[in-house]
Amino acid sequence: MVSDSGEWPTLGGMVLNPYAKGCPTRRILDRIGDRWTVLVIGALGERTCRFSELARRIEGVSQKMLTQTLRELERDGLVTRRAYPEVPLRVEYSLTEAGDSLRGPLKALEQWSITHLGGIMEARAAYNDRAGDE
Amino acid sequence: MVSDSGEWPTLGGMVLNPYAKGCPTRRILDRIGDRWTVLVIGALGERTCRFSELARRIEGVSQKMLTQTLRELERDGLVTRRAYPEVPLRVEYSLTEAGDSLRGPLKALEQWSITHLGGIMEARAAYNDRAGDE
DNA sequence: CTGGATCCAAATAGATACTG
DNA sequence: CAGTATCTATTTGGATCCAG
Repeated sequence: MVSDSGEWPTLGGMVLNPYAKGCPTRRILDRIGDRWTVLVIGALGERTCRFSELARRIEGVSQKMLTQTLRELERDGLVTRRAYPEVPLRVEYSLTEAGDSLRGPLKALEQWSITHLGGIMEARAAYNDRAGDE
Repeated sequence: MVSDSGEWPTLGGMVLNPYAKGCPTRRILDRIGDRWTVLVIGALGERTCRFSELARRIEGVSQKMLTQTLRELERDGLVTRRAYPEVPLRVEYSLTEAGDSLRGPLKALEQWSITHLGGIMEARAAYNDRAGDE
């Protein structure tokens, strides 16, 4: 692909070539690529969670980032937000069908990371050694 | 997982729990998640490319970002750099075996994006409409 | 408890100029 | 051609304070 001229999938006449500048698939990939989305999807994949539970489970996420990530996922139809007007307030998040369908690909990526982590760390060490030489 | 207490894969005694703060798999995922890595891997997956060819094919990437992405991939052992001391200089990049093994998972993600793009764009429109209401 | 709003520090990306 | 170096604009993220 890339420049195999014109064999890209289309959506309503629009060509979806990720290598092209304004392509919507790029924005999707960008979104997936942020630090927290993957972890939120992973956590919600196990079960519905309320806000504070997510914050606890995903170590290091700030309230701001968690809120922001959840809003974006909600906006994209990957996560459902349900608020219970109790006191104190309770809000539960869960994956939509589309959100759930993303788990497989993400899991594959996570699996890849785990499998190749050792090799990557060795490669880095070797690279740094070489840099030290010259 | 997440907090299913202790069923994470390990590497040399180190527990690989992506939800934990300092976990190496997080850094790997972070790297993969940047804007250009996915596109560079995709482009090199087709065939070996020289620098300028990559720059042309990946629309919108600056020279700086392309260089930086390639260095990181090289450092991690996912891409091989081969320089031919000609004039003008020629440098060719290709995927290593590890780099090639990443194509599958990334392709799955790209496929997911294409499949769900329509739904996501509808969800966004609906979300914005709702925001307009209240 | 769940988040919105704000301020500020830090990381990141683009543009530009220059080199082997 | 294939970068490096530098400067700046933009984005991002964390901390904090406040409110339903």
